[in-house]
Formats: sequence, structure tokens, C-alpha cells
Amino acid sequence: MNYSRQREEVQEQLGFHHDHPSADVIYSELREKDPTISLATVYRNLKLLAQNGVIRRLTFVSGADRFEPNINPHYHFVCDCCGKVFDVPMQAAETLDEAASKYISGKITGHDLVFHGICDGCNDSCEYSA
Amino acid sequence: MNYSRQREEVQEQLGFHHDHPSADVIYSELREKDPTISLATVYRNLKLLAQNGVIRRLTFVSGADRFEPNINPHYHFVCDCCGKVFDVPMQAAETLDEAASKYISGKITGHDLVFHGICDGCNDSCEYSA
DNA sequence: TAAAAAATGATAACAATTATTAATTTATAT
DNA sequence: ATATAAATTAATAATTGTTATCATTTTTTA
Repeated sequence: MNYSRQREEVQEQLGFHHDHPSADVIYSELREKDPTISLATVYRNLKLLAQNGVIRRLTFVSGADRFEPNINPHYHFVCDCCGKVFDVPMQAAETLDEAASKYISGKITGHDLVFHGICDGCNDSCEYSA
Repeated sequence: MNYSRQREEVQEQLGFHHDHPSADVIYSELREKDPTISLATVYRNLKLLAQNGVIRRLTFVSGADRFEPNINPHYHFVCDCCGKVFDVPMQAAETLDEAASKYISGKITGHDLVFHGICDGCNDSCEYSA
């Protein structure tokens, strides 16, 4: 990764935020300071920075949304290699909402817990890197 | 919500799955049984069924992916009204990965914990229903 | 300072999802 | 049972979010 002024701008602009903006928000804001920056450049650098662990992308799995028939509260395991999603039938940790409420100014209705890792099917033969 | 054969098919087809498919997977599978069903119908009914709590949509927030500058492990609070995302600076629950490992056949590398609810800004004036 | 590698801006292409609309199906009230 | 109203459908256009392409410019290397 070579230096680029635009990448630095993207990282700096994201750093101003405490509200987890989307790519187009960063783009709109940057256009005011740098009227020639391209939307593709913003997407490209957000992706690069996230892949290099400099920033973080928040998403459930990349690509399309998933659906499940089981509406009983339960947790999930996502394979970061193949993208498969598995149910985790462990006991829900009721105390988490209570513990979180100390840090949140708002009404908590519940939580989602997603474990990440590599599933048995993928094992160590993984080439994916979303 | 009136009865419809197609909606029943969508719900039944999702019920066969234990791997949390996307809309187009359900569509492809249904086309074999019902060659005239439309992709829009599948999307429409998955959305309706999820809104009515019959099935569940798995996503972080609807719409575009979000980004954050803070790469230190921490949790999040999502307002289901306005979609805003807040950091939750509570202590990470290390024991969760250990507890989950009993139920997962694969290598766990970590977890994401997302609290849901209504933020103070939205309070009870919420009209959103993704 | 010239050559090689990487990044950019502009835009086309692609992917995921929703909106539109005329026709059909389902429910309701005779 | 039957006419009417309401809901749903298939087909497809439109929208949104994101990535790919490519000629040009910038950064690094020699």
C-alpha cells in the first residue's frame, strides 16, 4: 500500500465520526473539502483500510441478507471463509442486556450475538478475505 | 395479510433450510417446483414474513455497510428506529467464545455483539419498521 | 531523473432490492 | 352463489450499494 492523499483523507474523515457512517456519507463530507475526490476512491480505500485492519467494516455477512425460519432467540456462527451461517443453540445470556444498559442511553430490546471463525468444511483451505 | 400460495411456498422452502439462505437461493429452488414464481414475489414475501415475525432476516443494519475508526474490540448498540449505531464500551465477555465452542464444530476467532433497541433521540416517536 | 508500480477520477458494470402496473386471486357483502 | 373491493401476483423497470475497467496521474524505486 503506497501513500495517497485521498486514502489519508478517507481515514481522517472517518476518524471524526462516532456514529459509524456509510461510504456515501464519507464521500459527501469529503467532497466539500476535496471537490475532485471520486466515490470509487472512497469505496476503494474504505475496503483497503478495512482489509488491512486500520478501520472496521460493520456487516453481518458480505453480500445479500440471509433469512432463517427459526424465530426463537438464538445465536449464530459465521464462517469467514465460505460465508455459511450456523445456529448456535447455546443458552442466551440474559445478563448481557442488563450489563449493557449502564453504557447505553436508550431502551434495549435485545441483542444479537455472532461468533466468527472457520467452519470444519473450510478448515485451513480458506482463500477468502472479505 | 391475505392467504397466498406463493407466500406459503416461500415460508415452506425456507423451513427446509438449516443454512440461512439468501433470497435468490430460495427463488432458484422454488422455480423448480413452481416455474412461474417471480423473484419480486420471493423478496416481497420474505420481507412481509420477517416484518410479521414469522421468519427472521439476518443483517447488521438495513442499507449500506457502516464503517468505524475504532478497531479495538467493542460492542454496538443499533437504534431500530433511526438506524444509528453507537459504541458500547462495556467489558468484552471473554467467556462467550469458550461457552459457544461446545456447540460449534469449527475454529472460533471471536464474536460480535449487537444490542438492539430505541435510542434517546428517537424515543417513542419512531415510525420505522425495516 | 527515468522507469515501474500503484492510485486516481470517471464511468460502466454488476448485485441486491424495491417500485410500478396491469392482470389475477382472495376475501367480503350482499 | 355473485358482484365488489382488497390483496397479491408476474414481469419488469428503477433504485441503491458496490466493484471493475481504463486512461491518466501520482508515488516509489533504481
